[in-house]
Amino acid sequence: MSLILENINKYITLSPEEEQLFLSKTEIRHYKTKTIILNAGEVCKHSYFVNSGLLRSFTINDNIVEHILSFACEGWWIGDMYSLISQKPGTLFIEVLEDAEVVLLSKENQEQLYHEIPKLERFFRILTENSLVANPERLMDNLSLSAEERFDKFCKKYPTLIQKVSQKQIAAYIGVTPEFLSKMKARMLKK
Amino acid sequence: MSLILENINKYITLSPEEEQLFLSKTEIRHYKTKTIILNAGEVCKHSYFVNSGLLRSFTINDNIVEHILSFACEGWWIGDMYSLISQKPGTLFIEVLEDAEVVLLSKENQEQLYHEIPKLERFFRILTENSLVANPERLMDNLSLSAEERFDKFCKKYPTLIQKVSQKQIAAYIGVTPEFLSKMKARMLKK
DNA sequence: CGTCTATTTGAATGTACTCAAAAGCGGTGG
DNA sequence: CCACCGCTTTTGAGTACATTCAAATAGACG
Repeated sequence: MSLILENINKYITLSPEEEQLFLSKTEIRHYKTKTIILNAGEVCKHSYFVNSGLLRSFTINDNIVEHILSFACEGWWIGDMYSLISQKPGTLFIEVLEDAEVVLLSKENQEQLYHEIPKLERFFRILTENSLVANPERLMDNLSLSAEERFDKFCKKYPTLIQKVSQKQIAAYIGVTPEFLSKMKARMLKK
Repeated sequence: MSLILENINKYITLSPEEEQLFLSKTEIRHYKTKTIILNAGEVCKHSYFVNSGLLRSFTINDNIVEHILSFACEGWWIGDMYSLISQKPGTLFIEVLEDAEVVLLSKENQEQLYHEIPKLERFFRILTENSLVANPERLMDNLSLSAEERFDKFCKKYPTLIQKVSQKQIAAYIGVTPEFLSKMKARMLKK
């Protein structure tokens, strides 16, 4: 079965017909590494579900420094929630870090599906709630933990990502410079 | 009309009967300054809507430092979304900073209301989406802005709060020590 | 193989914190 | 009503954490 249906069936149960209807509203695309699939300033029109490969969402500030909001590998959703919900230009870039197969679900199709398969409201509500929970936790971590503790936490929380993601990207996620992360790792090894 | 109905009617339209039904499921309580209405480790059973006064939600880390997730004054909702959704013990404290009148809506009553007045699903979905938008923005601000910029942004975003909230609380919100915020303000005045 | 980017290392700098002490301010009780 | 207590705010000196800039090294990819 497709990965996205497995993902949905963790939370709700779809009949074979509903599964087909759902899939018919999605589109599969293949992207090469370094492709920007959403630019800051654009309106986000899709939710993206990653079948394979690796994506990231990030912002660029006035000093041209990148900060990563989230990574998404196999089985993860990604998008610019603000822009997707409000249909206004967003602030996030979404970029492919590793050749990826992605399932696209447009906002319109998602709304249609809510009418055709009301159960899906429940599924997407749970998704929304999950990120609603994750965000404040990360915010509080950034306020109260040292760089070293944030790095530790990242390693424990996303062991699979450490293998795939470059150190520079991890630095942009935990909020330090790549140079500092390098020194910090060296220091931590000595212990 | 009550403040909470005004708040709801910004997004959806309730009939007088629905309004009465809604209110009948809520409870009004008065709290004195310094009351802790939710402790970390407890399960959050209510959403709180502030009619008057001032509340804050915050965490305490291992070094006994407080970090504020949100303030809530007149017309704002507050709660521990994680705990409320999962019904597991949460990490947030909710405290009264200024004598307050608060409307309590229990999770059970909220669920019941979803069945009795389906429109309310829409209202609470919008509330949820709003915080879903606000959280990543603040996270990215904390990663990419200096303390001075974060303070500036806080002042511009919440002009009414600056009057009411002590400097110590603002420091705990933007993520600096009270001493540093004091020095920073002095420095900023010189310009 | 050469080029481009990521990583490491070092020195100098800056931002924010800690600790300590003094000054200000608000509320409470006598 | 005012004196005192507790808490907030200010100020200063010393320190720690993280950044910047620069240069060398290592890896990845066509």
